[in-house]
Amino acid sequence: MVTLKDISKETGVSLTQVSRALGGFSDVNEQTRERVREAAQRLGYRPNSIAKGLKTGQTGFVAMVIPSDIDASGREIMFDMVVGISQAISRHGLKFLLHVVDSNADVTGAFDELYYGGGIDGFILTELEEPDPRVSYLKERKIPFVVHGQDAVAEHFFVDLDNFRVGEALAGRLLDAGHRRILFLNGNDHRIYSSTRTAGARRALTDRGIAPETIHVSYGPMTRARGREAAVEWLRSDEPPTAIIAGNMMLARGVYDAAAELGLSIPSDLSLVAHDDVLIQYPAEGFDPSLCVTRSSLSEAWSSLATLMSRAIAPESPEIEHVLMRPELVEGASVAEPSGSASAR
Amino acid sequence: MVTLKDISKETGVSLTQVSRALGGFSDVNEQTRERVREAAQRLGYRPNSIAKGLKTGQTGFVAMVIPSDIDASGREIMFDMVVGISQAISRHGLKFLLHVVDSNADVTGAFDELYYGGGIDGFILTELEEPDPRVSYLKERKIPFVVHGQDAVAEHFFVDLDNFRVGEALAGRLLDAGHRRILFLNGNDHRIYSSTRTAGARRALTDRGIAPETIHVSYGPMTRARGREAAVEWLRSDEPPTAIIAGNMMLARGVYDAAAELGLSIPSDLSLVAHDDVLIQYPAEGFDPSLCVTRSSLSEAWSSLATLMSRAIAPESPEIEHVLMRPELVEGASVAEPSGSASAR
DNA sequence: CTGAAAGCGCTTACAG
DNA sequence: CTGAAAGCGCTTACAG
Repeated sequence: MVTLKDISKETGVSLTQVSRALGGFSDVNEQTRERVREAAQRLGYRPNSIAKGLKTGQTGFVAMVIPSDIDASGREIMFDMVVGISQAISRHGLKFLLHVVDSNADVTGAFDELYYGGGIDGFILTELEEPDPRVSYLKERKIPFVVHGQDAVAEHFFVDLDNFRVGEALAGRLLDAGHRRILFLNGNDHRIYSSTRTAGARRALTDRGIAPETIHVSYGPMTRARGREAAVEWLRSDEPPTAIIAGNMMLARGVYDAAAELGLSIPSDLSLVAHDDVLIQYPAEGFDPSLCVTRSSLSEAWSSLATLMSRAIAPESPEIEHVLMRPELVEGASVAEPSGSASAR
Repeated sequence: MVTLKDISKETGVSLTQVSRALGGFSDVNEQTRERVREAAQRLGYRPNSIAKGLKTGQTGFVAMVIPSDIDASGREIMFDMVVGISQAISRHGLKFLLHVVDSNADVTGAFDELYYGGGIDGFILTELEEPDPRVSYLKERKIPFVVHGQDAVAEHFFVDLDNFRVGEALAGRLLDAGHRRILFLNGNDHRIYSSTRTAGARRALTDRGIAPETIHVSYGPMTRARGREAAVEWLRSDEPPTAIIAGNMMLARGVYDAAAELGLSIPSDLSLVAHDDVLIQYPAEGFDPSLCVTRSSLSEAWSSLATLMSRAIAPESPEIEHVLMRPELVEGASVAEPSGSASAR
């Protein structure tokens, strides 16, 4: 293992100057810096982040703590999250650590252990609930953390999709096309983003002076299976919806399945809009007819998350920052006017 | 942050003795040790593993490096692996780090960075290919690593299921029931475990003096969808199999789907055996009729992996160890004699 | 059984 | 622009 001392010996430059030369400090003679750099390169020097961590209190490790007992639908999305976050974190020169605990109850204990004893600089929280005990725990102890998602107070670093706008835009798109019986396949009801999207959809209604019952909101897991089942159930009811809002691309897939099953064609018999997180496995391109969506890339969200994280762990307890990502409305061929008694209730 | 120095001041015991008392060394007066322990507890002391790491060269961090471009079927299993491994590692007092790189090519670079500069003690490798460049890379540099799975040479720490026995036992079970037209739904053909299982099945044949064509091996992803499709295809062919071997529970599910679709009943029309990794999402209990399986818990494999890892990173470059897990044959109601011309070719 | 001392590899005031 | 020195929190010979 090559150390600064080795480079110092090799070049005859003092340890102090070697450190400063490599650290990019301005008060080093350019010639000295070059000699040091060359030697570092030649010897294959790699800075020891452990030693640096001991001295500065910053190791560059950030962690995410998850319980092992996540349900099946959570698992599917969780891996994508982990991969996306890990990549984004690496690109910011930090290192990402995934730590699994046996149950939800052990999460806060793991925070303590990793932060005070494990050289972890800060934590990433996702899938926030309200109220979330993790948030208050970390806040009390002034342990740096960044959240994907938000809660009502949100006095902390967070990145989130503007879910209100998502609900508003998707509902608005259908209402403006003339639909007055709409089914909204939303996420689980204890998730904050679900209620925020519902609120956005409600706003679209009140802005247009349309009755609240126009949109029926159904909460549940955002899977293809549920999309199909819920769509079939409602489309077979006495007053079937003329349009559906799907919370993500998996639900939208399920709705296409249901339409095929019931012999309904999109958009003439049924209009559909959805939100697209731009996940590789569920590309928007796969839909025929093309799907009208609000779009916001999750991987961009991870990138923002990493940026905020590097700010959050800065030594001089920094100003809290937020990023609210605005979805883009992308037109598609999946929306038409309601057939028949279109504009009627 | 509470340090040994604080405890030393609090108790009047020297720093050296405080360290030794907490470290569990025998040459410390029991009374002294108690006083130190009590103070540590009271002050909320947490050993700083960064400092310890700098001194001893051991941080207790072990890492797994994965490329971000894993395919869909790989993702599904990968998350379970990560969770299982992470848990097992934690239970051994080590800390697990998942590091994602953009492509396969970056994996070895990440090894260097994490080992020489990042305070990582060792690596976990899974999903081995043959030959696997990661193995030679780590071996050359004498970087500690432990493998789940094995290759032909295997001059390194590894844990693996005895896949030869799996193939042998499953094929043997069906052959002994009288089946002579067997379809083996195996894993991807570039995986070592797939070919090892095939070899085991071949051995079952030769041991009984039965012709090799008796078992047809089909390679592919081990998903429910493929299980269904492949089973339907073969069951509809001119000479349909009277029994099927499924490489895992997902494939077995698919075969049950296929049987239901074709109106075949298990075991009277079709016998089925499978290998069960004891994954929570794919429980063996869900099958009706109950499934005859070879069983070996993956979580036990992770536990062994963690044990080996703690040995592999020991300072005095230790003896290489292997664990080959023996599957258990669990009977079920999914196997019967072939109907009609049972014992004929 | 105990404690003073050196040192892991780095950073950073401080004094030239 | 440069270098000697202290110190981050721990471990571990070494000498009592």
